Amino acid sequence: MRTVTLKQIAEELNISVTTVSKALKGYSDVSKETKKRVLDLAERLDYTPNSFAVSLRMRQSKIIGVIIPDTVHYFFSIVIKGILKVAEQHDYMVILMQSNEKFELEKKQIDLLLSKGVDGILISLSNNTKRFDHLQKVIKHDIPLLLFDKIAKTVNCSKVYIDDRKAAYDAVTYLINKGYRRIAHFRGDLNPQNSIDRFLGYKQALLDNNIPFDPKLVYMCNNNTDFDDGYNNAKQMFEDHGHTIDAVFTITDLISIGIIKYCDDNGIKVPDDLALFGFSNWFMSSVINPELSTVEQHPFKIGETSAEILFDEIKRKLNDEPIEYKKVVIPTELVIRKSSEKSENNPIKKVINL
Amino acid sequence: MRTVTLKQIAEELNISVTTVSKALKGYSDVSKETKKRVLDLAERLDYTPNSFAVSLRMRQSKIIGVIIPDTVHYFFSIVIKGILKVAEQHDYMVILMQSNEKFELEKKQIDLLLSKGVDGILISLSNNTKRFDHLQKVIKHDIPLLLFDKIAKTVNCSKVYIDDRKAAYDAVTYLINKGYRRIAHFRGDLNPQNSIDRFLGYKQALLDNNIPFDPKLVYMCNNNTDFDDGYNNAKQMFEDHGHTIDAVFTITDLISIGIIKYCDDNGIKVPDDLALFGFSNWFMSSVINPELSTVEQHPFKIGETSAEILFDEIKRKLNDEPIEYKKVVIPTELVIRKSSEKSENNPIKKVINL
DNA sequence: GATTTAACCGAAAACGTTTTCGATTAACAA
DNA sequence: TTGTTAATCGAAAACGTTTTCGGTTAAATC
Repeated sequence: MRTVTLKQIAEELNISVTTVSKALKGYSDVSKETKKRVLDLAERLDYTPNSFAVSLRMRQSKIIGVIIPDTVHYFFSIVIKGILKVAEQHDYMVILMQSNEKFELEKKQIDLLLSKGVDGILISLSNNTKRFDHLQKVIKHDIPLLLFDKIAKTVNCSKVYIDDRKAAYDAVTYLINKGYRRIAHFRGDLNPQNSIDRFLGYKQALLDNNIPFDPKLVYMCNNNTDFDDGYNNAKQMFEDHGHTIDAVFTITDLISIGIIKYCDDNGIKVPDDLALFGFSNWFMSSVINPELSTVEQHPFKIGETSAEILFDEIKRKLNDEPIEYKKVVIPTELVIRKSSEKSENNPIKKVINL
Repeated sequence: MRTVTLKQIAEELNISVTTVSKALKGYSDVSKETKKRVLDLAERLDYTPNSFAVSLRMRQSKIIGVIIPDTVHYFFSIVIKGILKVAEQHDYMVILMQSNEKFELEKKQIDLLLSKGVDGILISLSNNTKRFDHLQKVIKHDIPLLLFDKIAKTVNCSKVYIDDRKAAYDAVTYLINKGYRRIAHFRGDLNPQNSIDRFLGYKQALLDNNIPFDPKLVYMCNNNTDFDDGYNNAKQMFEDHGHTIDAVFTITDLISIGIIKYCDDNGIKVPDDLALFGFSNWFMSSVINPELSTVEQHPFKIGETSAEILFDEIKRKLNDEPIEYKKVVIPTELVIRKSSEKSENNPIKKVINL
């Protein structure tokens, strides 16, 4: 099946390619009659413009690129959903790539997207990205760029993210207000800014409530694709501190789940013996027993907003309008479920001396 | 920053565009010396071919399209990961679209992908797709097409899927061999073939083991994004049959999870009072208490295999080699966890009269 | 009748490649 | 000298659009 071109329509109707093109695009210097003839034939032949030719001529691909660390993440899969929705509304298509948390791959993928002539790029940085030349290259090519979630503060472009520090602060403050005092933190790796910020929020909440910060209560989790880290660190924590810990605030829900697992296996009751507070509101957190209190990040909103801003920049660039980079902080919310709610008849006993 | 073209390199070196192109592509009729000059300058100017022009000329986009019902599914997110991996190995990019289980949208997206000139299309059909003209259109355009997971048997193209019927049969047979006799089935909607096949496998397993099939033990779940369906149907089941049911085989893990929730809320012990067997091995199934027995579908393998076959067809088409459509059945496996393993001191009591 | 105006159309250039085919030169053989 | 061969290069066409600009008619105006 040979694809039909303007030329074929033109020959069929004995008019020029120019006129056919104009008719299809609604130019005013085409008579009503010829316009109708063209439209009818185009319809009949199921004409679709060759997008390579259009892109070449118009210097536009109508494609944006999206790079994320991993598709297999509840959070990112929802972000993608948000992006796809907005892209479709703008008649755009989305090329998806995953960096697998590797800097080199991320860099290569940026080059691929640039060579493909995408009109814009959305990216959430890998945990191992510490240099940003590849992002600067995008900017130098004058391709709209937006960082979301895992961002780099020093790169000059629009950004969409959450206030990790405040969210963590709120969560820990909530625990404190509930009466928990000896609150541990299972933190993430050092690299992504998020884990640093969440740690800082945790620390600040303690200090603001006159609870001394104890580094011995901070445990490091570096793997975030499995719950073993939470499990093993829970074991370690009980070895280190016995049953003196009131609550744990974890960098992510998965870690909390690992702790729940450990508690299940060892007859420790959540939340009566140990309260838990996670982060990200993974799907399973509403499903596990006890249901997990957590921080809602609104990933769909993050995806939507990021895409909206990017398309706005693309449009402005086309119209030679000035672009000012936006920094949007998506508000987070605490989702209170059972894991942080000690039962009435078993109030918090352990209150350490302040 | 103006992007650099062959023409610019040619002018700089006072040679023709032709020669520059040939030098870059390693043609033999370019002298060693000029070749070196071209390569050096191209390197220095960071030349990258304009992909629109290349695509126009070569009639190849180096892009494949992928349509899935929903990105926010553990299963699909892993399939995507598999596809992306293989695509990258083949120097291909992936345009991702989600149909949101809507036929009209799926159809429109096919048109969009065709108009974009993708070199091939991978698709898992929406639950509401009952006509296949849009797929026939792809075939008529001579664009390699592959259906995976949710397939249409009547469409003449390659397919990658699992044997739902056999997997269900195996799961239910396992339950029977474990001593469970009165086994209910929470099935899915009528539309996707998968849910029919799983139901048929369930039925066959009963019959082959001389257990009468009782339609009253089959409950219909139509929503598969939430666990309410499992929860509510569990309630209904206990109202209908009291505690006479041994086990439930569910169309998907999520439904089992809903049942677990209901049991949790009503003091019913899983698996001692009721055994459960799910389908798909969602991440959370290894996390929930009790851990859920289920069927592993190997989504990564499905993604990989689908992409491999598609790229093979694309290659063959380029070389004018004959293409024979493949139907690959990815083997499934039972994942036995606690939800189907009644404890020793609480053996199965209820054995109905055969 | 001459001139302006409006309506309609098409030639041609441009976007940046790839590839065919012929041209040119130099070296070599007859 | 003529003819052959190998090595190197470039003109030009083609891929399918979009858009500028000028041309041709016919109607309207003076």
